[in-house]
This record gives sequence, C-alpha cells and structure tokens, in this order.
Amino acid sequence: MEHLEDATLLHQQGHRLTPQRLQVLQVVTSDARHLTAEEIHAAIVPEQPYVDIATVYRVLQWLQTIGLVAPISIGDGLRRYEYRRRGDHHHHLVCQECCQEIAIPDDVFEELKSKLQNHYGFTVQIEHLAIPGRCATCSSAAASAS
Amino acid sequence: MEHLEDATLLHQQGHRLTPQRLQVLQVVTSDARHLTAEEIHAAIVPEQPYVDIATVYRVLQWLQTIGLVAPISIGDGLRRYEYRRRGDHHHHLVCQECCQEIAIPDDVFEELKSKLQNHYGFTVQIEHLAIPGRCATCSSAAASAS
DNA sequence: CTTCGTGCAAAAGCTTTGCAATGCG
DNA sequence: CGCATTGCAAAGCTTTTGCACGAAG
Repeated sequence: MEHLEDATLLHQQGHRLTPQRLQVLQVVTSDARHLTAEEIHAAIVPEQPYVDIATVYRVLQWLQTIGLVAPISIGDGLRRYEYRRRGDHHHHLVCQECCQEIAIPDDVFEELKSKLQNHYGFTVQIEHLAIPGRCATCSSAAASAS
Repeated sequence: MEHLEDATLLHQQGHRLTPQRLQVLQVVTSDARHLTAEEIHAAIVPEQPYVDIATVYRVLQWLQTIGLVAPISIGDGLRRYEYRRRGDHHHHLVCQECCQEIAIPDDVFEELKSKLQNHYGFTVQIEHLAIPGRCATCSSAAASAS
C-alpha cells in the first residue's frame, strides 16, 4: 500500500496521476527484487493489458526525475530499477547462485568509507551498491555437495 | 608491451593470433581507463581502418572466455571492459566529477567481507567493484569554490 | 590445405521518439 | 476544456549472427 502514500503526496505536488503511473509505482514498491523495464511491464500486463512498454519507460523516467526510483546495476548487464524510500540508503548482497537479494543498511560501509577517505582522500558517494557473492543457504548447500 | 607477453603465451596455448586480436589486446592493456567496445574500436581505426566493430565484439568475447578481459559496470549504464592481469584482484574508485579511476587493492575490503560473512553468512565474491564518489582533487576544488 | 577468424550486411534486442487521440485536473 | 500523457509505430543504438572470403598454422 506504499504506493498510495506516494500517490497522495504526488497528487498534492501537482503531478498528474494516471492508472499507468499508479500501476508502475505499485509494482516497483511492492516487488522486493529489482526489476527491469520489461519485467515491470510483464507484471502490469495481466492487470491492464493495454499498457505499452514505452509508457513504462516514460513513467520510469518520470519517477527518476522525482527521485522515487533509480536505475541500478547488479552486474548482470541489465538495467534494473530500484524504489527509493525517502532518505533510505541501503545496499544489497546479491547471491550469484539463487539471485536472492539481501538488503543491508548503509552503516556497514562506514568503516570502508573512512578508510578510503583517509588513504586516498576519496569521498565515497554511494546510494546503492550491489555486492555479488553467495548467500548462507547456497554456501552450505555447496559445502555439503562437495 | 604487456600484450606481447600475453600474445606469446596465447600462441603457445594454441590460440590463433591475428592482427585484430593483437590490436584489441594492445588497446585494452595499455589504456588505463575502462573502455567500451565502441571506444576500443575507435582507438583501433586510426591504425587499421578496415577493422570492423563486430570483430571487436568477437575478440572481446574471446578474451572473456580466456579470462584476460572482463565486462564491468562503473554505473554509467555502458558496458565497459577491463583487462585482468593474472590473479590481480583490484577495484576502482571512480570520481563522478572528473571520471578519474583510482585503482585500489583487494585487501581494503577484507574487513567488510568478514563483517558480511559474520552478520549475514554471505560470502563476498568480487573480482571487481567500482565505487563512485569524489576524488581528493575535486573535493578540495568544490570546497574552495563554496 | 584445412580450419578458424574476419568483413560486410542484416538481424536482433532494448530504449527512445513522433504523432494523433485520450483523459486528467 | 486545455494540456500532459498514452498507445502505436517507427526510429536509434548497441550487440549479435549468417555467410562467403581470406588468412593462420
């Protein structure tokens, strides 16, 4: 129901709300995974078959300019989109085996950030980072298999 | 001259060496930045105008299967390629301002890795990570400007 | 000489854009 | 009712593929 709060806010801000926009917002906020434009479209079609993928792209662009959605890369070469709860910086551990995504808070990186700041004078600016690897389940499965 | 060592090795391993393959290898090993297929092609054309971009893609695929090159993402949505010196795991700090890339060794992440392992049972597998931010030069420039 | 790689051209994704019609506010 | 948004279709990009020729070993 998160998209309804957003919708109310957007409406107050004078944005035009169409069924298509609400639908995309609904999919993006409710699906835990990071979807591609095509996957978002596929999720909408059963509900509203007439929605075109061009519209999905346009709505996604609109959501990006508003800052509600951001394109991310989890290393599979596909452009995926992530819903950005206001001020919620978080990151993901992406299991290469089962494609599960584990959300982790930003503060896990504090140590790394200050290290890079001190050693290289480099100020890290990450709103999102996808770290590939193997989740606990798949790790133990591999261990017992060998 | 790094590509010549690789070439010798590849030759011994029974790979066919063509001017095109050597040229791509040369560009990828000598350019410090991470290039796209198009940029690699553009770098080759002045030398050998007849080389087709389809060949560049094919050579890049070949280099990937051999493990000498890997596709990476630095967050600009473009597919870029990185030369992989054997066993050399390294990462990059990418300045969002000047696009400079600073190479950093893998061990900077050891702390983070063990933290994720302990907290989430997640085994990090990164051969390459691009961390966006601001380099020292651009940081101080911004500071003095404000 | 045989086989594999290349150039060329066409095809195959994915994303964007032009335009007339529709519907939100 | 006016203007932004949509559907449809076509265009743009990047990447891949088919095929006959040419070059490597």
